[in-house]
Amino acid sequence: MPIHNTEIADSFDRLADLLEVEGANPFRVRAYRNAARTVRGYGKSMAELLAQGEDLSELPDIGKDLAAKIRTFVDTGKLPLLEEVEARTPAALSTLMKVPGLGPKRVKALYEELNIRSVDDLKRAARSGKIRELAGFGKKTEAMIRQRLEHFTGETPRVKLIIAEEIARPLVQYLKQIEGVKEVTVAGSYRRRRDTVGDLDILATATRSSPVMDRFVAYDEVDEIISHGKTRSTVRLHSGLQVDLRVVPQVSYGAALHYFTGSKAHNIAVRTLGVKKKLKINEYGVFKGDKRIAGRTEEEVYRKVGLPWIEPELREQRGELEAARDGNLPALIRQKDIRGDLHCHTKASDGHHSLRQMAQAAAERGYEYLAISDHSRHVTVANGLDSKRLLAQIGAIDRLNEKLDGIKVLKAIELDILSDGTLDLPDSVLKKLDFTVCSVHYKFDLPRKQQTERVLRAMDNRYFNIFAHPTGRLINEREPYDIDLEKIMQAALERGCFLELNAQPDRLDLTDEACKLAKDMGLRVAISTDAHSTSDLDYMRFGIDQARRGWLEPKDVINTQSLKALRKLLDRT
DNA sequence: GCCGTTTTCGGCCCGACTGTTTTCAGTCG
Repeated sequence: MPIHNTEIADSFDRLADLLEVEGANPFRVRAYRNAARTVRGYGKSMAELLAQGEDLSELPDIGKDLAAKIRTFVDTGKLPLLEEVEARTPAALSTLMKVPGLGPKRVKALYEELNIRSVDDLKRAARSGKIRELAGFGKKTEAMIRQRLEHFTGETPRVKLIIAEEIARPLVQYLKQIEGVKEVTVAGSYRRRRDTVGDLDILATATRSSPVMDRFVAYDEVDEIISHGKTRSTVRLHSGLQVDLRVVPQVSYGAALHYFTGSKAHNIAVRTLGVKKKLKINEYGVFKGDKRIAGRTEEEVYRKVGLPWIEPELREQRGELEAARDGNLPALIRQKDIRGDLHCHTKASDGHHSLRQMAQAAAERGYEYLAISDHSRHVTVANGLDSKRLLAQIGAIDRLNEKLDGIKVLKAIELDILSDGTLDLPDSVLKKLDFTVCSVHYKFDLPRKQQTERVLRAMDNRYFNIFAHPTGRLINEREPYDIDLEKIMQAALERGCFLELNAQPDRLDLTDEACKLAKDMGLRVAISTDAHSTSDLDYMRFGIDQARRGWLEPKDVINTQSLKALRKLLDRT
């Protein structure tokens, strides 16, 4: 089994946790965490890079030592240092570190003083009242641990962006109505438009902060007040989502927005640039000595470290600072660049609206074209079309196009890729279409090699155009199937096929990282909503979000092209 | 453990809140 990047990253993170408990040099600990982030977020697999003879120490935050450790891990499946550390420090202490309120020092004390080496040990100790007797602990800390353990599952749940929006919207409205409040902005990973968010980070400006805080913690949906300070408070809502509110004066808005938007790694890097220029950057501004020299806007903050403003979606410490320094920031795609949607369904299969209704809805959104791509026959649960029904639909689209003005309906199909790599309908029918959208709906559990070859074989058919939702993941519900995306991308590039970024908020498949990989390889993608109703067409914005996180520009996306140019791109014959 | 238009050694972001403390350590983001 090839080693996945996540396995390497998880091991580095666990190692960092245990070293931290052992009291290792904090900067060494951070080095492991930084490396974990680089590996986790890298589009290509470390195993693949090594096989290609690449020097991993060229990657950011990976030096000679960690490059060697990754090589050992890939070759042997083992990280000897981790095994060494686990021999003297229980591995589960890394889990205990994830209990909110417990960090390395407390975990170390609990382990050394009370021999607590698991979550169950901790629960028992918290109930028995032993924890309060430890130096540095007390009654309140013990009660806090007991309470946090009730909700503790071992991993921090992340909610889908669309759900976070539903939770944030009324809360922002509520905060805006508080007297003295000027701006309310949801920052954090929400503003960076990550596909999921772990919490909501809300920034507000106000003349006086205390009254805002008092109203915030009194919000109807608050389940637990975790902290309640003058300028910062944290609560957990009934939905389980944690919300931080930070209030700053208006002159600090830009600096605070930058700080609260993150990512943490990006912030640290920007602050480090400041240090080199003898500047101190915090959430109140940019300071030269005691004097604030910037902070009202984010632009000011970046300018003081010699950089142009960087779009929030790029702030992941994935090379955006270097690109900004060198004047190479991408001109990210925007919703208005999209000229049409290339994947949607009608009542003919499992959609809710008719051909005409879908076409009208697309026209209302200013599109020049809309492709109808109902399911093919193999997807029986979705009432997939056989050849006869597809031919009938083709006729219906031709007749509709004669009546429509300003928008062109394209004839397509979401064609099932069967497990042996053949396509679900004969070429004699497919050739009557404008193009095909091909996807996997069954046999998700094939081994990586087989799954990859299945799609490669399908791609050999000249009527294969766009590979839809390429990993099949459903966020928080279904893991992606095992497939070599890089190989698929390379094959698509060679054959003139494209990959879809499916904009359904449950899918967002390709991921941001995969989009970046495609871009780096020179492969363009289609951003499509897979709409099953007219209102689903609005999911396009979620696709745009992820495309932007993947550094995509209009030229990297095929449905920013005119109909004429698009037809040319989709013609393989 | 990483990194270098000051450095191959000596740095490594910065502040708020809480609880247990008589001035600060731990945690978090």
